[in-house]
Amino acid sequence: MNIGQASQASGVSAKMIRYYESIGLVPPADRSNSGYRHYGSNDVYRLTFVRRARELGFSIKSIGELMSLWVDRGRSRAEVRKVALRHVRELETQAARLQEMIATLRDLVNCCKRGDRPDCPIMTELEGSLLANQAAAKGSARNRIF
Amino acid sequence: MNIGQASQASGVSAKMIRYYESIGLVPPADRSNSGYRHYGSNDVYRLTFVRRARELGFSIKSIGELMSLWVDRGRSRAEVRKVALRHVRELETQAARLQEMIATLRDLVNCCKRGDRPDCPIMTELEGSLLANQAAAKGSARNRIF
DNA sequence: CCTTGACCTTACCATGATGGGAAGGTTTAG
DNA sequence: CTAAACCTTCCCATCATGGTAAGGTCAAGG
Repeated sequence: MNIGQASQASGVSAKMIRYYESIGLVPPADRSNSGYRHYGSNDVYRLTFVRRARELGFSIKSIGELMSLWVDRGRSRAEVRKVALRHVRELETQAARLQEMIATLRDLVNCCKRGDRPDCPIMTELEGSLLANQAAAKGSARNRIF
Repeated sequence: MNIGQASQASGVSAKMIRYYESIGLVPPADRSNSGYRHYGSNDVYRLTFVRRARELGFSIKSIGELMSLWVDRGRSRAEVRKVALRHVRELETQAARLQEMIATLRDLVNCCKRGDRPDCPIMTELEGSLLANQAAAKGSARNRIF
């Protein structure tokens, strides 16, 4: 199986397969005489595992940890659980932060909607500054983005 | 006020202040004869706004939109609200995805904990593949990360 | 046998937002 | 006058991914 087929089968782009190999996340693929990479079903399993773990938000480093734990059968279960739990905690922190941002923004937007203020409270703290310096900004920055 | 003071006052690192200027998110600062950047309280307000918006998860591009809307007073309120609402929706999508990942991972971890399976279900789909190819991986990748 | 198109290879560049550091100029306090 | 603390620009690194270019290979059809 060439890299294209392996990519389709695993759902990992060919680009990423080569990248994962280059950083040592997956072992180097066998090569044909002409240098084409060859993959078997084991390789596809592994790539699929990597993809799923990425979809679950594991960093490549964590996935590497999981896969090397796998090698060492004796320690694996408890340690795998440890890595997974650590990741769950990270995700939960992230989720809490997100919820906080959403709540704050919702408040601001509702304030803005009710119209009980002359200026949009989302912007209030900028008042006076942008207008004052607007002229200076015209075309003078090196790489404008808008 | 030099960049160091402006950094402290706004909570934006000096590095980032220069970066924001280079991409045109904030107008170029006045310079002293020797080339030092000078900041006033308006600049500090603006930088503080940028920092808060970043803390709320706005991308720099969105912050740019918000700030350029600000210039055009007539349109601002409705459009600012639109940008903010769009961002809220993005955050909510992200949060939902996060919750899904957390739930999936929690299931796997609980499975693993109960011990009602010989192998850790987190890893089951890798079974057979890593062990088979482990030998090939030894020291052959260009830049190993673990 | 040759061409064509689909595939593969490596190598380089880009993203977004940030940090790090080097090499050199400036300012301020002692 | 000197030392420390500050500033400047420039380059490099991160993380995971995509793009592109220049060139090699393979299979099918004329």
